[in-house]
Amino acid sequence: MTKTTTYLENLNSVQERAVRHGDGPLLVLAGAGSGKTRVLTRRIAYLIEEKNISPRRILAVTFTNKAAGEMKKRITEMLSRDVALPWVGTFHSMCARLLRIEADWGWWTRDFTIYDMTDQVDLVKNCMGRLGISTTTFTPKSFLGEISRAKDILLTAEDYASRAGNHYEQTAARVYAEYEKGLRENNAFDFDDLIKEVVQLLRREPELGRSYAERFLHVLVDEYQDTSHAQYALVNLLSSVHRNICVVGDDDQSIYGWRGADITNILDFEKDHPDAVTLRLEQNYRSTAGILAAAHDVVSNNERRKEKELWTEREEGAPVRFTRVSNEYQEADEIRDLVLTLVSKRGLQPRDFAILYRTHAQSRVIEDSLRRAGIAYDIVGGVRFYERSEVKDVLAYLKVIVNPADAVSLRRIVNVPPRKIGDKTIERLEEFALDRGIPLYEALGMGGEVVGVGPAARTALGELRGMFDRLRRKVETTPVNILLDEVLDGSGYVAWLDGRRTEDTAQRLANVEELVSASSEFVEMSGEESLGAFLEQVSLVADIDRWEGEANTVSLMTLHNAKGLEFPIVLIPGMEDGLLPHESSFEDDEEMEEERRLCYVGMTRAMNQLHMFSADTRRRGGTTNLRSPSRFIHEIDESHLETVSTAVEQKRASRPGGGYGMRGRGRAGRGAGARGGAGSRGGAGSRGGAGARGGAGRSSGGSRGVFPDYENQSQEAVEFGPGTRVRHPSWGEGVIVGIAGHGGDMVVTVRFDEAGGVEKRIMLRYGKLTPVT
DNA sequence: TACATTGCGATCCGT
DNA sequence: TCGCAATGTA
Repeated sequence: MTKTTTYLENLNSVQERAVRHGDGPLLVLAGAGSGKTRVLTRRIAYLIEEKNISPRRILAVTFTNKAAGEMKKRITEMLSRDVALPWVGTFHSMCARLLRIEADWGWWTRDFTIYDMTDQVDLVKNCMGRLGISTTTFTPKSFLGEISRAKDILLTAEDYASRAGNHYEQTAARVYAEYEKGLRENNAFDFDDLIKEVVQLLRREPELGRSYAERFLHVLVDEYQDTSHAQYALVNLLSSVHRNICVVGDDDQSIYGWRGADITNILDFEKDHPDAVTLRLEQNYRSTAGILAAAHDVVSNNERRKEKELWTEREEGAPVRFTRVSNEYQEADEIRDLVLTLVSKRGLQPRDFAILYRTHAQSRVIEDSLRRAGIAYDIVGGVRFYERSEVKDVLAYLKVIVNPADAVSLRRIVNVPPRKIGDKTIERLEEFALDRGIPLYEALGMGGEVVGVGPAARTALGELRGMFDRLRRKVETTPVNILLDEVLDGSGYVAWLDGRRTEDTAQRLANVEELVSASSEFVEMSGEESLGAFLEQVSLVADIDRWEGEANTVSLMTLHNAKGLEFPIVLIPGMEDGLLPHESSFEDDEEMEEERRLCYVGMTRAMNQLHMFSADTRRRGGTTNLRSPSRFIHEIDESHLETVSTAVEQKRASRPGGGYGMRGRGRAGRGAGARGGAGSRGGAGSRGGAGARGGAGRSSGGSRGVFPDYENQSQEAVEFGPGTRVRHPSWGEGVIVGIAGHGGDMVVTVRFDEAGGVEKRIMLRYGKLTPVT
């Protein structure tokens, strides 16, 4: 029984009690860095090994897919025999799975599509059009917010309508009803629906609900402080028979109120479950005593919290360092200098640093500064890869193949590339489909019967329909990556993209190629070849899921994305009133408390050093605003804080501009060239992965670039240009023949001799190219 | 139907 | 400052 010691090993007494807790509700209040993930995984292993509970009767819900993956990995390592794994996933992935399994019970089929924000906006716009509601007086986004909030608290369109008071709400109610109708017609769910629909299904079909509740002997929920009301209802439903519900969380780290999370869930757990056992994990294993005390100074100003005080056996450590600078450029330079100094003098690695900010917009200036210094960095989030317009276009083709009812996706690509099917044609076709009560997809082949559709359009429609029918016949038998190639070929999408001579063509092609490799990677990694599975994965990945965290790079991300992570050195720029706390929270005490918790989350990510920065002026949009240091800084006791103020007039040397650096060049290029196409978003990239490599070369036209030297983490950059030999993990060795773009968005064309001389365009930021020395 | 120009609006966090 | 949507024109 060596395994018994494995999962009880190195646990403190409270952790052990949590792991060995028997039956009944359990609330684990787990402070930052108190080992809650460890408790959860050990407990699951304990239940399986010691209590002989079948893994399939355990359900564990995590906040991100990444966390789910890690949990599965750790559980596997702990189990002695080769047993199945419990059901571990996010609320959204779990619900999507359940809805596919139980598709026979509802109006949807197992091939349903999941709509992201862009799709939702498209659909709402369409609904508003149908209802004759102008999109200028009320924006589609505001209605979506309203609908989303309603769904989070399980209000159907009818429920919502019955409560609608003013004109705005009454209009929203009409849109909501139409939107729901649209989702059904399209065989689609939005994110909120995934949860709401499962709750409704399990309530509507009591025997089905009962069978799930019977099945799950144990339900465990991580990050319980960030669950919505709908998720709360779901958890209660699934644990209603055996009542073995174990929730883990920290009310001080509830930061998703704006997304429907209800902190009451965790605050009232003991009220909901009077027989609940509550355990407090208060020993912190992460941060120095000084950092912990400073973080506590801040969060203890909140009214609405369960009092707790973390403690640590660690040393006091360095005080929190607060640096006040004059503007964001100086801030970026301070950050750069700090990294450079600590790397060269203290032997720290780039991977030891995290830069955590309130808003994505802050990353640009910092990126520029790091890139120019040759510091390798990796940015999480921003403009998301799967939301780039060319990627969405290609995905829309795939979605239609799987789910032809998906009119939102169909509409998106019906004339992309242009095939002489104009707005008027589509409008008539939609009307026709609506009249006949048939899906838009069906109508594609019936152009001849639609009045006002000319012969050219009719032929084009027929051909499109023919292509989809052909691809649909192959969908069951063809792996997704092969199918994707056929789509790109058959639709003429790549040819069209390639033929356009706009400035960002190369980048767009590179993104499409990246999608192709993502699909191959998916097939390789998961062993799953179905298109539906790929699309589901793509729909539900979060930015942070794509972050590998293994490359030796400085990590840049929002404070929200940093939840659950830790770094030896944490830097928080933008500690200013208006930014953190964000100005939108000034009027509302609850929101202000959430900002404070967000600050607390950021601070408690730090293991050894915490550096905070504020700028006296910051440019936002076109105007420069005066800023003062965050009120949260003032809440930190002086004994834990060391304030540094850099002289206002020094160090302005590296402001971008003058054609050096990506901002300057980008502007010049855009002005001279053609207009960026619809949905084009240059600039900061999205993807996790090995991260942004390469910087703008100094010569004009971007004919040269630099690879930061990762291995030696020195600032020595490896320069490259046409003729440089490089290596790619899948294409082998090759030679650079062309360079386009600039900065992190630089795209190089490489001729791969090992792959028979094929030329590929590869984006540097994806980090797959390494110089051959 | 496709493309260019102009003007407006937004910029907080994200499954 | 920028991107995008609504307009106007070939």
